[in-house]
Amino acid sequence: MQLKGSSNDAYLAFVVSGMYNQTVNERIEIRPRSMPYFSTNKQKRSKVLFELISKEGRARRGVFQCAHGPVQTPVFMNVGTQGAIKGAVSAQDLKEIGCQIELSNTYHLHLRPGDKLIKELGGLHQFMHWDGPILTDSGGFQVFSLSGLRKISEEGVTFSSHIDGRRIFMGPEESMEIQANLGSDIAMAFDECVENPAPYEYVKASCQRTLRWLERCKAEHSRQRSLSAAVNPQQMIFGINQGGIFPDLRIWHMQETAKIECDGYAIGGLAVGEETQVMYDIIDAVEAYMPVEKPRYLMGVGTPSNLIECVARGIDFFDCVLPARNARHGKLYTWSGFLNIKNEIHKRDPGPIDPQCDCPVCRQFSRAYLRHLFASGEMLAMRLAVLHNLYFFNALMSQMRKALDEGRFEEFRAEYSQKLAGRA
RNA sequence: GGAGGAGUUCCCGAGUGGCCAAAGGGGGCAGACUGUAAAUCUGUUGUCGACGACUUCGGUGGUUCGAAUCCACCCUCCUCCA
Repeated sequence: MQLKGSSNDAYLAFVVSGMYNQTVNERIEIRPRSMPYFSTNKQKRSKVLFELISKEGRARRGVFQCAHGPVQTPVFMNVGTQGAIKGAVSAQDLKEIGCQIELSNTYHLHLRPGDKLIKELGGLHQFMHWDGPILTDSGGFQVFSLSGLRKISEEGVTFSSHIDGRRIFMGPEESMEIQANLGSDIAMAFDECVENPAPYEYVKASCQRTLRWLERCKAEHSRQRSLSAAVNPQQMIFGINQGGIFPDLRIWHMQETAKIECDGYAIGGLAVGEETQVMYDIIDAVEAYMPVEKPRYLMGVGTPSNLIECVARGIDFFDCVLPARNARHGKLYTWSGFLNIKNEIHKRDPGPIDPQCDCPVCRQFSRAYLRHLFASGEMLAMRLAVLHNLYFFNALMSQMRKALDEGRFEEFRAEYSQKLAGRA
């Protein structure tokens, strides 16, 4: 197991070796509920949850304790919406590509196979055979992405299922109950991810409603956690900041959200159409109002240079479908930019995707072979491409953590922020 | 040897006198994608000194103001009969 700059991720190697030693018959929770990772004592717990190890400028290096293990931050969460990373990547593969924490989706898993079924089968960890931390998104993004299929009210959102058209209702309570059934380590509050641009008055009213929803989420979250049948009694909850591209709304909403005690706080509703600089400006505005002692999660972001720029702005958690989706479409990331492996230029190239990459794909396969697999429509093409891209994103974060540990993050940022935005 | 059918741009295949550089599909080439309704979507695919010009629909010649489309001959392929 080789992780670029993995000296600070020794625990990963440990987890991976444990994973390899597992046999099919041992398909059980690796960390039983009876052996919590941290103390359940409430006071003690709130202190140890997020440890800020160091800072460089606004960039933060930390460790976040989840029920299924620690997460070294800043971190990129690998997205497996329906309990699987698209592109035929299993939880076992995630270990090999350096994934620390996986993200799945409330709305999608509720629709299929159903959260109650997953609870019946022992929770999402057991279901997908992933023993590391899981964050579940609340369905708030689907309020945005399925805009043609839903109706919002104070109570919640009525969706027309994108699968069969049947009407389903999801409000704060429903979302929290589903996430409790899934048993994720981190549950996200149910919010409305507002499109950009949207009228000021609409965004304001939406933010006020999202605040009311957060109160309801908190209440239901506590209730679910205390149930004797709770899948994960240590599940945490993150609140979400909204406010479109209006700094004053963003700041006001962040201040109000921070008043509601959560285990972490997220910035949502960005990278949904606005200019990149606008996104950075919003983060600059909001960051100052985010509790220092809690992890910050920038939802749905982003490109490699976005990640570097946002770590520089004090963000700890990220997630994005981009590396996986782009991989499936042939766009691969390298330490000198990106390339489209389907392009003719790679037709007879015997070299790896990226000579600087230690991933299993770069160690074994040529660009020419990858291009051939894409041209032939082989599913191995997607699998290898996704493995590479996710490895790259995880390695990028690992490199940033290393740079932070060594006090040379700004140096790293100067070298790579622009470089990674360009073509290989 | 006789009878019938067919040859269209990289491939398959529409088109049977002007609105045809020629539908559609495939393939090729390129682009997009940011809490995943995405193995999706978009553009492009004769040449050039490019809002125009030139060359193209098996070949040659002809009819016509005008031909991928009509006529003659030739070439190639397919089917059936000897």
